[in-house]
Amino acid sequence: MQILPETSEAPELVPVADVASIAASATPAFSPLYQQIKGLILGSLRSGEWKPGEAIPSEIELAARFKVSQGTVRKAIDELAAENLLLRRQGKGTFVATHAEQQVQFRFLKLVPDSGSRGSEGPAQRDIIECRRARASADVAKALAVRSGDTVLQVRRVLSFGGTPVILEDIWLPATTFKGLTAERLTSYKGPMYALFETEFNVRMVRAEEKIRAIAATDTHAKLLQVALGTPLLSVERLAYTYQDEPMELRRGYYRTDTHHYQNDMN
Amino acid sequence: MQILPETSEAPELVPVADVASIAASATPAFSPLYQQIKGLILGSLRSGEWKPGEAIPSEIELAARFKVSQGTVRKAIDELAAENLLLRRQGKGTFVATHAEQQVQFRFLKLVPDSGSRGSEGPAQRDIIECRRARASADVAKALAVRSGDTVLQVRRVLSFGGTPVILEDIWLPATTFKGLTAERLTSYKGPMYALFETEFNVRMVRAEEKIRAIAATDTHAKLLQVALGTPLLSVERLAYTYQDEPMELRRGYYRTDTHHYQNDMN
DNA sequence: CAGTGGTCTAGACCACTGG
DNA sequence: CAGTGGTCTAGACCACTGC
Repeated sequence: MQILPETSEAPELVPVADVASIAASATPAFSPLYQQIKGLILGSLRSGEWKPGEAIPSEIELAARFKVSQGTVRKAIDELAAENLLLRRQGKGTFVATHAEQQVQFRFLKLVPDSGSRGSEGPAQRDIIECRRARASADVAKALAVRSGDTVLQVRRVLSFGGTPVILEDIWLPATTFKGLTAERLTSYKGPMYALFETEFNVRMVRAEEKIRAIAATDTHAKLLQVALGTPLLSVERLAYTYQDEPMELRRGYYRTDTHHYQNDMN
Repeated sequence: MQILPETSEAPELVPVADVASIAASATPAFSPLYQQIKGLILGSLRSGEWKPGEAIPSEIELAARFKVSQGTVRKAIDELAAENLLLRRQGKGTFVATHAEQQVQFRFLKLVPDSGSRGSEGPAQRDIIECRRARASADVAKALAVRSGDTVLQVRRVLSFGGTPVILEDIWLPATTFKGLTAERLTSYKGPMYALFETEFNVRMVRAEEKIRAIAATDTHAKLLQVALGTPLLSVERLAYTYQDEPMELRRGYYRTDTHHYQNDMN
């Protein structure tokens, strides 16, 4: 036995694979040590032990805490960094990723101006049209994994660039998690909405799926986006997830694509 | 000095960073060994030393060839595998990725049926409308990095699912690289077009950028996709690159989104 | 069984950051 | 200068594949 370093919890890590377990099961479900470490780090992220923007303990500290080598911790962190959950900065440390950083600002907004990159047009003007409590319809409830009829917050906003409205968004959030969110708060907050979610509601969006279609502008679209009825628009339905594949936001966006386009880079 | 193993070229690999180089330049442009190894492997892929679908030498062999440790080769291969250029298979070896495999079949086609996953609708029917030689217009030439007026191959085809036309595509290819491509060859080939490019023209598509807009169907769109004039369609302009960021294909797709949608997953 | 990639370790040294 | 992440090595052992 050894003397335990500082905090003394370390739930018996074993490279799950011995004769017994292999004999017992057809699929031994072998899990490498670094995957278990990754799970433990994920747990700490999820529980809020380390908050977005903060530094996590150094590799050496984590290696001591989990009683594995630095290389094993390193591989776990490598994967979490590749998934954009952590951010490594040489010489400084490893940090919990946040939507408040300039670099990762538009990770989920793929609409860019046709000429020039983002920012060439100045910051977006954001107008909250409404923010109200409502009952989840069947499809909204299904997407958010809540019961049909449960209370949800519904936000409608318009984003404009250079004075021209380009994006209309309807956003649905589970009311229990986002209790206290108001139009005023949304309006006064400077910075990405997902950054506000992190600081005010302890919700970090980690992953998103988008389904894109072409539709014709309805009366509502036409009025709010200042286009003719029937104008083709991009319909972008986004489902955003927090840690643990938990759906936390449904967002239906309607994009004008006369001066902007949806940019998707595939590697 | 050591005795060289088998083939005896290994162009002096050095972890570029000594006192002299640091003193000489403000940006020493330090390049880790594994990055140099990665570059050498990339060179062999590009030159065709190992072809799509083939196995590359084992990590131990490569380590001997480059006179570095297995771990260093491993890190280089890891990155190439992450970029989908190589495919690791435990117990078997490391293989050059190919568009002919089932797993990576639809890496660049993000249109999926609204309900059910891909394949639930059976294979696509592919009709080549035309395949002809033409002069590159200004925008096509710019995209493909050829001179305006250079000869390009232009292909138009329609993809149908369950008898319904869903995708209309116009494709432009530099004629010099794709000499001999005909409508007959495209029609007779079973499998992804990019797989044909690999086997017949030694061109492997590695990366692609797509710009997506919503447009109204023109006469041509309406006729070929069997929709009403003015129907909103997804316009998908794809620029596909081979190794070394060389643009090799421009593709303008027009997607019906009444039964399908463009699916984009962001991690 | 040999050969492949995958994991884990321990240690040395380098590059970068900030006090 | 100390502390962080980043690179590189050498060696041991494990899991998977196919003969």
